[in-house]
Amino acid sequence: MLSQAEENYLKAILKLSQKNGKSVSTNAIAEELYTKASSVSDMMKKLSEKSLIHYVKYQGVYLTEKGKSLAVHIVRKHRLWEVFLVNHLNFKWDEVHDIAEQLEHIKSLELVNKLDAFLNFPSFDPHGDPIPNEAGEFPKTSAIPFCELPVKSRGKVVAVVMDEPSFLKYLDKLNISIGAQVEVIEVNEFDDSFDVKINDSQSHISLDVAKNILISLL
Amino acid sequence: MLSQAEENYLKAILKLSQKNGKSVSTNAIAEELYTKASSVSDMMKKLSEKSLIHYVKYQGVYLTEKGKSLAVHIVRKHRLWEVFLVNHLNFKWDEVHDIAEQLEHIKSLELVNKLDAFLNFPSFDPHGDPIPNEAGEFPKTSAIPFCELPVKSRGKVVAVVMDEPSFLKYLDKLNISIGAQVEVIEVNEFDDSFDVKINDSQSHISLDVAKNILISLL
DNA sequence: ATATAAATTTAGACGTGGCTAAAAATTATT
DNA sequence: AATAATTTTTAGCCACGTCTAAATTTATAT
Repeated sequence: MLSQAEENYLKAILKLSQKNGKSVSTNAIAEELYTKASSVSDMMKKLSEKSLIHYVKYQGVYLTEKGKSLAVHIVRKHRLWEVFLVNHLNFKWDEVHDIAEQLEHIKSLELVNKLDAFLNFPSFDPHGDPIPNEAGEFPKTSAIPFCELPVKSRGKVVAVVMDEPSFLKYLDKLNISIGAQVEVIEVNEFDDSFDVKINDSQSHISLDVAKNILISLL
Repeated sequence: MLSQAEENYLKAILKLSQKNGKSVSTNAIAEELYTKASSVSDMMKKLSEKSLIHYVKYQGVYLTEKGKSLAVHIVRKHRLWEVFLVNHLNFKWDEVHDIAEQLEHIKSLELVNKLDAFLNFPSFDPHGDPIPNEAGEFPKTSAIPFCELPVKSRGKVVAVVMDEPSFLKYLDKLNISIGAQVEVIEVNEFDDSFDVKINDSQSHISLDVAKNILISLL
């Protein structure tokens, strides 16, 4: 049985290895978990002994099949609970992260699968992030960052990359939500900002914002 | 912020003081939590420093107002989650205890109250146990143990006292559920058992079972 | 009332998961 | 290739929550 700390480390390693390359550095994990590199080193030994990661001193780590499967299952739980919180308990999409961080550690396979069924086997969470199924498979999506959407082509918002509440609230203000129709009207080279259309009304977003919104072409 | 261990101690003290007298002994707590008296002593010091219990060495403990309020809130969470698990996720009443033991430690006032609203502010959990409201007040009920139901008077099952899965499954076998109509036909003095009617069909239960079923007179 | 039994507390230990400071290995720089 | 800078690990410490064994207090019985 894994402790919450161990689970959080696995999740962090999965997240970092999905973003960057396969091998994850001690420092990167420490930063992700707001802890110290020395603490990470200690934990790497333990996870390695449990065959959840491959660990070579000074060379970074990556998940074993077993470790990856466990990490994916934690992500699954996190995202399913987020769907529950937003769709059934009327939380806003910027309010659910911390609660889901707690709920993801509840241990009961039965519970996860019954929750999944109750929610109608959703494929994406309220932020558009893919929810792995019971077998650990992610739904596949073809999405590009908003900032790479060609001028004049239309797209649909399918996901956001960050889930910081402040960013999500800002998107609310801009009327940008999952499913919104968007189009780039013009790129402003001098400050890397975009003139855009959100659901037919004109707006303006910065590169930083555009980078964190995923679009599917229409 | 309380740890899960601290919360479990508060809950145990509340439970024991509701059952027996006000002051709860170290040994009783140890037994309730399947731990050792020495561990309890250590924890009593800590809870006492936090003003959650009144503690005089060798004299037992009882909850302060603050401690009681926290303990009641944990019970509230536990029972609300049980309602969710049974009514919405289709768990059986004998399957929910261990999961609710985990869920009761999720920290978010907002979550509890939204869950409460989602469930329509239930007054009793699937075992018939009263659910305190947000203010910590329990719904009042007048129920008596089945074994004290006078012969020939009819009653309705409103709660069970134990929630061990084996006991609950046995009740399922006997067709005894919350709301069932019951009547004592005859008391068998020699083995303290009862000939009873459950929803109009005749049955037979032991004193041990009868003690753990609460009845409201019709 | 005093000896014995039972309950409770203290002392000292352990595992987990965190920290700081120092040492060691790796990577970058000149 | 040698030195400097960075990254990572080790060593030693701390708080939490648990335990066993020993000491202490309270309750019980003769």
